Amino acid sequence: MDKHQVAEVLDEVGTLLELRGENPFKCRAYHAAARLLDGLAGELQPMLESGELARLKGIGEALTLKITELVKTGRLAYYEELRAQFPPGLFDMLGIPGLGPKRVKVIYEKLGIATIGELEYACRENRLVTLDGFGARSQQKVLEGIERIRRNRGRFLFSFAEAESIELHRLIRAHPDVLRSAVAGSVRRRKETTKDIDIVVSAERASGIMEAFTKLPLVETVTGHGETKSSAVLRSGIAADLRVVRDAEFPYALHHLTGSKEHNVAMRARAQRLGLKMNEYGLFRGEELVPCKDEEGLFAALGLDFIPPELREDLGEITGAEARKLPRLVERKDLRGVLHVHSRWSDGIGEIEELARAARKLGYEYLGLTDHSQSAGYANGLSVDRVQAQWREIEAVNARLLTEGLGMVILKGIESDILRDGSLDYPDEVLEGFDLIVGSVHSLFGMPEAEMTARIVKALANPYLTILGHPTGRLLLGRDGYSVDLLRVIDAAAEHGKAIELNANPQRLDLDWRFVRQARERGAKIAIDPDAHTPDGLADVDFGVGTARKGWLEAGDVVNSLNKAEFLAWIAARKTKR
DNA sequence: GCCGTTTTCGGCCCGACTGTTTTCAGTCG
Repeated sequence: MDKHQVAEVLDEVGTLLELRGENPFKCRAYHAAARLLDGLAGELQPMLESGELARLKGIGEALTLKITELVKTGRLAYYEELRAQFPPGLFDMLGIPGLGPKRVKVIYEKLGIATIGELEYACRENRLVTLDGFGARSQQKVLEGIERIRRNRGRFLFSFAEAESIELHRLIRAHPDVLRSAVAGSVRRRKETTKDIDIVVSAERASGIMEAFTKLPLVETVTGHGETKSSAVLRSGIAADLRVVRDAEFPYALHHLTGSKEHNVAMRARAQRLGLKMNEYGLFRGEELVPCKDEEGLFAALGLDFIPPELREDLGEITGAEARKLPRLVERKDLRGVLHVHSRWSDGIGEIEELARAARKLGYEYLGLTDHSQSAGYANGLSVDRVQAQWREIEAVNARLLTEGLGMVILKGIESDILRDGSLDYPDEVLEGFDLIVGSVHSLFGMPEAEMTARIVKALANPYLTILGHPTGRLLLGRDGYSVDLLRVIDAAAEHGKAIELNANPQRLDLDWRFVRQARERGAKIAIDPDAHTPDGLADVDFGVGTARKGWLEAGDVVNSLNKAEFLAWIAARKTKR
């Protein structure tokens, strides 16, 4: 069993213990261990043998034994014993807002309900209200929750949530009582998907702002309405929370509501070690407030460098900030080139020249045009003849741009299918003619992991390939990526000096940021690519930059932060290896 | 279940809101 499978089992053990009503700190220990393993670099087996794993904070004697059992045998007797006590449908029920382990347990034990379907039926039959602690309101909320899960599984793409949060923030900020305000939560942290929007506001009086929020035309239903916190579901279907605090409390509240929860827990534990207490209203020594005028001041008061929101996942950022060793995160303006762009030659809708001018307007110096290769019949992929025709057009456009002194050059690229056996989609003499080759898997997604990994590793070893495109093929909220051993892929990319794509399309954001960080640590370069199919699509790069920052990348880790001359030299260096 | 420069036992982050209750448990972030 690999670490992710082990983590999944431990996480479920934690949840099962919650259902059983065990000591919450014991449950937390399992969840924490699962998270720890998920974020681990390297394999479990050697770390177990060397004792390295047992030395990790949060892994003690009991967990070491259980992890060992899982790695060695692929099973865990303790887990199976627990799982036999509860039907699997209870896990789905935990996804309904308002239902936690305690109430799910009651529903199961008193009514014998074990699936969401049965629960829905029971609500309609008015049976939930018979339980202690449940009433008509709870029953109605459960029904609404089930409906919401059915509608959209309760999560939204970052691109959607960001746009909604900007609009909502604009409306709230316009209220005359608002002093300071910000979008917080997972949107501020630039998570790839998000459940809701969090907005935090400071004001001397909260009531007027609360009232105005709940009456916004954008708001469909108000799900909570307190003195300082209100919740609503917007017409677009996404939920939003508004929190109002006094102005002196704003930095603490902004930090608190930005999260992540795990980051906050670790920060409060740090405060406690320093003899302080931290909550959303302040940082306190005894009764006395430690004044901070902004988030920078708050981090400084805890002996830390400022931690950019993207890094706040409790994955080492606090230790990094303490040691003054956080990376200087890449920004959009660091990027000099835009790669992986489709034109009307395959399945895009822009002319080559139009795309080049749009890219220049966004500040880029070079554009890697990469239409689909000949196997991609579905996307009007380029035959060898059409490749050569396209090269002639690129040369003509480049000549025009040069005369104009526009400072933009188009590179002759291709998005070549990686075929079943790991080879690229043209004979070598054609591949030789490209400046840039993005290799992507577009077929046979169902391959077993070992085969898929070998297929991709072989493509990375091909001297003609420049960049591995969307390395898992996932579609967020749509389809899981194909099975592939990403660490082996990353190592192969590092070994052959190839870049791995961070596909910036908001539905992909593939490579995932957790692995972006692994790539950086293992010495593989990243290319932040829009995979644009229209001139407007070039702007998707912004989403990729957010994900890159979440993966701790600096400009130096990103190949398209090289200027034109440097990038051409990087490409040329790859060619000489042929 | 984990952890320890006060501790090997007794802590473990903290508060708002809801719904159902007469004082609070459960959920959520």
